[in-house]
Order: sequence, then structure tokens, then C-alpha cells
Amino acid sequence: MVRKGLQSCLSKEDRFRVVGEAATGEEAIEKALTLAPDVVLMDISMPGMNGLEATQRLRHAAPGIKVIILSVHNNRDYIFRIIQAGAHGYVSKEASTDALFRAIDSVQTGQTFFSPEIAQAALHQLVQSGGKKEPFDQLTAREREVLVLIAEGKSNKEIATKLGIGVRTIETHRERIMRRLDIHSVAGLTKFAIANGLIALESERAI
Amino acid sequence: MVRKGLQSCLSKEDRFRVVGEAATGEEAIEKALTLAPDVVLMDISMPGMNGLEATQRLRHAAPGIKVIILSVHNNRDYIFRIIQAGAHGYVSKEASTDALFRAIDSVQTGQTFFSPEIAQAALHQLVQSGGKKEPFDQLTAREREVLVLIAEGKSNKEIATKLGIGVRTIETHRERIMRRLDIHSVAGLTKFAIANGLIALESERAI
DNA sequence: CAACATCTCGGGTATAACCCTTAGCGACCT
DNA sequence: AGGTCGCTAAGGGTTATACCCGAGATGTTG
Repeated sequence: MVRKGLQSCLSKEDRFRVVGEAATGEEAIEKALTLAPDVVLMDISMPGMNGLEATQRLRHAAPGIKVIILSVHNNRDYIFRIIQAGAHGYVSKEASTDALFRAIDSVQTGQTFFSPEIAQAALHQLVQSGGKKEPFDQLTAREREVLVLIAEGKSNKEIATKLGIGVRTIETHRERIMRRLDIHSVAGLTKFAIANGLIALESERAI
Repeated sequence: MVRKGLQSCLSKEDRFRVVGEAATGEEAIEKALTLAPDVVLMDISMPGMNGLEATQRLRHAAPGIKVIILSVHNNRDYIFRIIQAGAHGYVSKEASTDALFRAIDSVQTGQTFFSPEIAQAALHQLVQSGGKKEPFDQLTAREREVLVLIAEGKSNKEIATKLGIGVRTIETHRERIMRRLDIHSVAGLTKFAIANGLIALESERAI
């Protein structure tokens, strides 16, 4: 429904043409590679692969395709994840259609577009934290990967199987994560992961 | 942006006419009362008053106006709150525009509309839980108390000390909680607690 | 009264998690 | 070439959880 609405809006503007749509992250990558659009509008919350991971993979597979993230999340922690994923722009779903149009125009010409309040908040946090883009710098990529799985309720053994490495290695990662974050419970790690946008909340008990 | 998209979609259908829009729950009630539409499409997540509360108030103030809830949440927990709020229909944002059109037609003629998968899931859970509606109600007061402490990262021993009862009792509560909710990890329990407002995320730093 | 739910403990066993330590290997930097 | 860091792995021991039972005390409700 949201996609149809967006298409309807975009098709009213002569300078835009919608060449495809996708319901999942996997489908988004697939269609983006075959249809080769100038710009992809990516939703963060999708069934299956989420938008950030899809963005990351798409950026790797087709660096020429620009990606704008659409999200209901206005959480400032999210913004760094979005940048890290390689997105060229971010538009909140609360934003006006004009903002979206300007975002598309910007990224198409090679510029980036982040709505003023997002940019301001991100910079504010950068200044406040002395340049550290916390909390993502506290953990290595592998540790974040493990943390996400822990917060999703996986056991060490399940994580080890999923990542194809030993259980003891997972235990080591787990210890290092807990030590670095100074959080010593699964509940705390889960809250940390949610608060920092590493996992989504509504994944549990979905229909 | 989402609203404009919806308007764009709906205005293509001759039998619908969009008479107004609102950004917040308060504005939604106000405009609904002045514009007196046949049907209100209400988003759950809005700044200010949320869609459920707004629905409840609007239903009370103007029982003749039908309300359809739109939501990204496919969480089965939500469905009972939606019914309780007095909504006549529920359409997921993942749904097609056709589903929305049918929903509007249905509620306008006095019927209700809940998408098949939602209805099925809700009934399934009703049967499974023996008629008790919300997972929230599945737990006793004591179990909720324990759940909160678990989700806050406390160990069984800490909880036992805090509540002044034995550790084995806490273990029993823990087992019963996990069995009733069908969640078998601390991470899952924590997410459940957050999703149901039992505990708060301290770093909910919205922009 | 009797049935039921709740809260409270307990035994027992298997599994998982936690804590401290060491260590090989590759990448990267100086 | 040496140092640092990250990923991998493991030993050994302690503690915590998960899951299986049963059971007494209490209050509520039919």
C-alpha cells in the first residue's frame, strides 16, 4: 500500500519514472540489479532481509545505484548505521513529498541528502561525543554481528553454527562484548541492541 | 509522504473522496469531528497521541464515524488492542491498495474488515490461549513482576533477594513465564517486556 | 464444599553461560 | 621488523538456566 502510494506520488512528477518495486530486501537487490535504476528508495523495515543489510549488499554489487533510506525511525543512533550501510540519503516517512523529491534529485546528481534535522542531530552528537561515532566504534564488525544474534535470542551454539565457527570463539566474542560495553546480562545486551537500532523490536511473535 | 501517497491512491478511485488529513492524533480527532467523514484511516504510530487512543476517543465522541487502523505492525499482540479501541477494521501497511479499498467499502456498509491473515492469527491465538486475549493478560501480577526484573538484567538470585522469596520460586515463575509466552530466551523476554511497555529503554533518544 | 489458580518451595539432571588465561594467524601501521 | 589489533580457538573451573517432576498453603469462585 505504501509502495503504491509512493508510486502514485512519484508518477505525478514528470522527471521521475518508477521502474519497479520489491516487498523484501532480497527482491529489492534482485530487481535493482536487473532493472538498473538511477535511485533506489529503500525501506528499513522489511520482511526478510532488512533495508540496511540490503543497502549494504546492493552498494557492493552495484556501486553506481544510489540508495535513499526511508524510515519511520527518527532515532539519531540510526543515522550512523545508515551512513555505514552506504546510503546516499535519508528521508523520514514523516517528511513531505517535496523533501523526497529533493532527496531524489540530490542523490541522482551525486550529492547526498539528509534532512536538516537529521544532519543537525547527527553533527550535534558527533561534536558531543568528541568525534567518536559511538556505539559502533566500541565494537568490531564481528562483535556487532554476534551481538545481534545474541539479542535475537540465539544461543552460543546456534550462533556458532550460523557463522560457521566454533562455540568457544563465540564465547570469547561474548566476553569481549560484555567487557567493552560493561553490560553483563543478555537482557542488557538486548536493550543495548534495540536502543542502538541493531535489531528491530517487532520481530518477535510476528504473524 | 505516506499520507500524500494514500491520497493519491484514493483519489484515483471515483467512489472515494479524501476530505482531510491530520499529522497527529489530536488533529485527527479535531478534523474528524468538524469534517464528519464516513471513514477515518488512522495510523497507529503518530507523534503526540497515538492512533489507538485517538481511535478510542473518536469512537466515543462520534460513534457514527468508522475507523480503520493502518499499521506497519503485524504483531498479533496488537490486534486485540485495536479491537478494544473500537476500530472497525485493520489493514497492514504491507497490504495491497485493493485490500484497503475493500476495507473501506466494508466498514462503510457497517461491516468490519480484518485482513484474513490477521483474523486467522488472532483466532488461532484465542483458541490456543483458551479465550484469554492479550499475552499481557496471560501472565499473573507476580509473573509480570518477575518478568520485569528479568528483562532488567537481574539474575534469579538478585530477584529472589529483592522480592524476599526463594530462588527456586523465581525459577518456577521463570519457567511458567517462558512456557506461557512460548519465548525461551532472556533476549526474547526482554523484547517482549519492551514491546509491551513493561520496561523502558533508557536511551530512547529521538531527534 | 470442591475445583481451580496462584504463590511458594523442593529434587534432580542436563545444558548453557560465565570467567580467566593462553595462543596461532593474518592484516595493518610505523 | 616489531607492535597492535582483530578473529579464531581452547582448557579448566564455577555458576546459572532450562526442563522434568511433585506438593503444600492460600484464596477465589462455582
